[in-house]
Amino acid sequence: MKHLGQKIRELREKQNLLLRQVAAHLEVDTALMSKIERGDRNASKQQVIEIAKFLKANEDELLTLWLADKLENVVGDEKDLAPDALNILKKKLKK
Amino acid sequence: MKHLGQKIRELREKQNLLLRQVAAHLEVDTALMSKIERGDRNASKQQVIEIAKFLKANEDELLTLWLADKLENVVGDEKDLAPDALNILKKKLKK
DNA sequence: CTACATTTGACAAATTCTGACAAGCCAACA
DNA sequence: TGTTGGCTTGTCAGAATTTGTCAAATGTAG
Repeated sequence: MKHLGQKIRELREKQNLLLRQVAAHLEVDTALMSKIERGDRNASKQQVIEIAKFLKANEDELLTLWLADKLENVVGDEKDLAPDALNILKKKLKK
Repeated sequence: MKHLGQKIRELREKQNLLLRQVAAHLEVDTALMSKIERGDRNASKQQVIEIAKFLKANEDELLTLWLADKLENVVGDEKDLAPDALNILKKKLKK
């Protein structure tokens, strides 16, 4: 399963855009954009929204990947506990 | 659905223990313990383990609630995106 | 070799987290 | 009513983490 950065990179390369160009639109350093695509850093929500706009991608799809990445970070090492915890959370969300 | 703090409070009250006593075992301020039970603050993993020991509770059960709480914090407002994000994560964890 | 895109590591600034302390609230009861 | 005891709340300083930048390194096509 892809993380957000991989998805962004795909979209960017399909459109023959440079990291630098996307970074410019977000008004951040190219280095940061590189880290985001490689999954070294999380983007902020606002950055994801801007990226979606610039790459003409579905905003909700990218935001969902963005949220999944953040959740994955929280799970961290606790892969044993995670499935149950996820189910608990899922139930909570239904209400 | 209960959060970790509520579960802890239940266990503690069933055994007629005071906040102060649990806090002493963790070597933290009673105020902090109060916040943990009320869900104002997250406990650390180590604290949860100590609490489970002291209250003779199932460690994994408490840790699962602890992880669920942390995941819920990350979801925050994004309740619309959360179900899809949760599914993505669930798939990732299978591998 | 040069030029250009990307990656990496180190860093300061900003932000968030942690636990303590002190004051406050409330119920039980002398 | 006043006091005691348990819990709660607000605030704060220090610790830890996150954020974005810069400079240097790496990779790569011509």
